[in-house]
Parts: sequence; C-alpha cells; structure tokens
Amino acid sequence: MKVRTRIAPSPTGDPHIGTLYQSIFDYAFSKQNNGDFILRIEDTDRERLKEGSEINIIQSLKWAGIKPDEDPIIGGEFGPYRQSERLEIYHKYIQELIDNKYAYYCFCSKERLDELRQNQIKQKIQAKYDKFCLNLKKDEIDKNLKEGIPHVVRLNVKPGEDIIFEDLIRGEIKFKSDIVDDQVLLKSDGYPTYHAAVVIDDYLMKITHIIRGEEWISSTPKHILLYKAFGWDIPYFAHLSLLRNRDKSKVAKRNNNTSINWYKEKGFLPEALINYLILLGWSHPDGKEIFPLSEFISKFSFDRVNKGGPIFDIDKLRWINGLYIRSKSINEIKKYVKPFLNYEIDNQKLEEIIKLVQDRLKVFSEINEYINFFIEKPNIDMKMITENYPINEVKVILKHTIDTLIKNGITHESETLLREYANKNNYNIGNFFMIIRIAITGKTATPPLIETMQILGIDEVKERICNIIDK
RNA sequence: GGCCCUGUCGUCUAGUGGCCUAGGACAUCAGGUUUUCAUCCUGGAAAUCGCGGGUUCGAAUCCCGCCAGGGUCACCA
Repeated sequence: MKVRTRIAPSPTGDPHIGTLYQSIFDYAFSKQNNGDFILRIEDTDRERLKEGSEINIIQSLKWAGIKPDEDPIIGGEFGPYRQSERLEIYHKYIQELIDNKYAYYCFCSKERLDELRQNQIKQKIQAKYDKFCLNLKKDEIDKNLKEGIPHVVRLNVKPGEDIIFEDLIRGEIKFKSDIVDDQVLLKSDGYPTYHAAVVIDDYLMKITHIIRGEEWISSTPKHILLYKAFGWDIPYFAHLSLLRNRDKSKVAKRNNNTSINWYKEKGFLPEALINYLILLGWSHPDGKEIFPLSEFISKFSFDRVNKGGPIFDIDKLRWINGLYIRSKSINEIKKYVKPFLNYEIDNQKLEEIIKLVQDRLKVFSEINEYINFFIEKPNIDMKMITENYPINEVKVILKHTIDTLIKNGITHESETLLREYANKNNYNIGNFFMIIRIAITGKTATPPLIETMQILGIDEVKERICNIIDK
C-alpha cells in the first residue's frame, strides 16, 4: 500500500512553527517510502476562521521547501481538500453511524450541558455527557427534528472496553473506553467536529500514517472508536512531542516567534530552520547535526524520534543559520540580503561588502547594522575615540594616517607603514588602529580596516578623518 | 482532580546490561590566530543519568513505587 501522510492545520491565524515541525516528519516519512504528503485545511470551526490564513499556511510551507502532493490549490484525486467543502460527505457517513446505532441525536440545551458539567466538577467526577438523549424514542426524535430544535449528533461510546493502539514512537498506549465522552460528531450548525471530520477524511484520503502532535494522544481513542464503528482499518499513529517554551509550556501563540513568517521576516534560511527543527525531534544515527532535508528523508526512522518535549533554543538556531550563511556563495547571499537592505547599493559594491560581512552575519535582518557605515557617514562618539589617548594626540594620529593613505593608497603597504609609525611612537597597535576604525566607521567592531576603507574610497576616507581633525 | 505522555550537563541530545572515570553540539569560560569584531583552532568548567527500592557479579540501560514537568478532559482544532 502506498504510504500517505498528511498535515491538517486550521486556518485560524498565522502559520505555526509547530505545523512546520510536524510537516517535516510527515513529509519525510512519506517521501522515504515514495508516498504522498497531503495538506488538508480543517476549517470546520467557523468562528475562529481567519481570512487569508489558508494561503498564508500554504505559502509559508512552500517557503520552507515542504511541498504537498495534494492540497486545496493544486487539488488531487481525493479532494476537495477543504473540510468546509466536504459537508455532504460527512453528513452521509454520520447518518450511517446513526442508522447503525453508533451515534445518536442529542437535543440538550447548552444550559443543561453546563449545569451537568458543573455538578460533575463539584462532585469531582469526570465531566462527561450523561447519554440523556440516547434513550429518546423514534417519534420524539422525529418530532424534534421536524420542529427544528437545535441538535447535535453524538458518538455512542460503550463503557467497559479497552482501547489499545501501538504508537510508532511511544509503543503501546492503552485507554479504557469509560473515560471517553460521547463526543459530538455533528455540531448544531451542520458542521462536523474535528474528530468526525478527521477520521472520515483520513479514511477517504487513504492516509496510512497519522503523524501528529502529542496533544492528540488523548483523543486517539475517540478516533479509533470511530474507525471501528465504520468498520475501517485503523491507520498507524505516531505522536510527536510538542515544542516547548523556556517555561516548558507548549509553544504558544502569545509568543511572537511561533509564526513561521517571523523566521522568514527575521532572515532565517529555510534550510537552517528545517535542519534545526529536525534536530529537536530526531537524532541522526551518525551523530551529525548539520544535514539537509534530503538526508533526513533517507535516514529517518521512528525509533530515533525523541519522546521528550524539546525547548526551542533560538541561540542554536542562530548558530546553525550562521553556518548555512557562511556556506553560501556571494551571489546567493546577495539575493537573500536584498529584501532586507535599507539602502540602494550597486551590485559591485554590494558584493564586496558581503565578502566582508558574510562570516559575521547570523540572520539577514541584521545586515543593515553591519553595513550602514559603508553607506552613510557615522556619528562619532568623541568619548569613545578618546578612550585611550587625549584628543590632540588622536588628531595627530589621524593626520598621519590620512597623509600616509593619500601618499601610498589604501593598501597593505600603508598598513605596514602605519604599524611602523605606531611602534616607533610607542602606541599600542590595537589602540592605534581602533582610533582609525572609530573615525571611519563609528564602531569598535568592524571588518578589517584596509578592506573597509578600500570600499569607501580615498575621498570618503579623507572626509571622515578630516571631520574629526577639524572638530 | 481523572486519564495519558515524558524525565541524561543551563539548552538540544548520544546511550537499548560490562566498551560510561557518561560522549557530542549550542551557550558559557580561558588560550591561540587576527589592528577590532566575526570566522577558525586548542583547552576548561558543566549531568551523583528525577528520587527510592529491587533484579544482577555488574544498571543511565530491566522491574516496582514515588516525585516532577507536560498534554488532555468543549457544539476548538
């Protein structure tokens, strides 16, 4: 049988980093087995639906390099891939469940349900529906339906059963059916709940392996019960651990860097993000840490998937991103950097600048801090430049510097001459060049001086140095 | 609270009964290269393997109990 996996996000907001994390595993496993990876939009919650969210999800997955074989836009033979367009399908199957007594109509009001729940909480017993409507007579049901009384359809869960499944990552997991609520399958607005839709869709879309977040473990029994009620084969389940915040709670929306777009906007490379995310959930058999998605696909196995919920460490991501940046060609960096640039810079000059800053860059959005002094004159902090020598001495040093540069050009020969001068006058080499560095760039940390000044050109260098001398 | 999952350096992890005086990576510290920063190189500190019992000649690895963290208990997914 062809392996088919899926990712099924709800279009309720920004594309979540956890969705990407999960997608990588679903995608890799399907590709490893020459299978398909499907993107299905779970938009049955009409209240939380957010305009533009669907396309946002699709695009950020595309940005990351995860390409579904079937999705709402490109379609596929098992469509439609939006749950809101599959309503008739759900109705048909849920009706089948009702006919076979696996599900039943429930006309209970929200008030009654709330009261029931409050009482159960007070008595410290599990909050569960009490099957009140299970015993409704047929004519009562028909009457209620005819009168248009709002209703839902519930799964009829029989107590006393063991529900066991083999999780590909965690091994055997066992539940008692007693703890499973009579889950609503069809809401009063005519939309199915997640639990009904997910099972019906996964079956119809021939999903073989359900690889999803750990948060779904406790609802897996409901899903298994549904598969059984329909008489369908139960797919394989694999529950990935959840990404955590520093405080160990699951990575939540209040945190601004849970959006995939945040990483894009910050200037992270998609392959670096992917590489890091893989590291959080899986370990390479050879202990490697830096490898591409293609290698993950070929080496992946469930037994090397981590069970604990990893804390997302942005520092390590930055390190990996820096590594990937350093491995790129100047031309590639140029392409990546352009959208982040605050300045118009001609190609030739930009390339030379990139050569100097490539090793220093961690994320592209920080590019401007590294190159602003190439473009605009720096503000010189006079306290900084006179840190080691009094102002008149600083001026003497700068005067000698510019004279040397004019005479011998911005060359390493000039550098040697300046060094000799500094030695002769007993200046500390580091402090000596630091004065020039600050005068030219306004900063204490910059790329090598001669190369920097070469890009600036002698006129600009002269102007910047004279600005200090004339102060 | 019930149920379920998880528990090795600050963080991510390797480890599947003796190669473990617990290995690697990030972060951190020190040194080297460099006029600064970064890169690069070398080295250090950092985990009584959640705790307590067992089993065994021998346990991070197997068993039991406890504890801690997380998830979930909706007409949300």
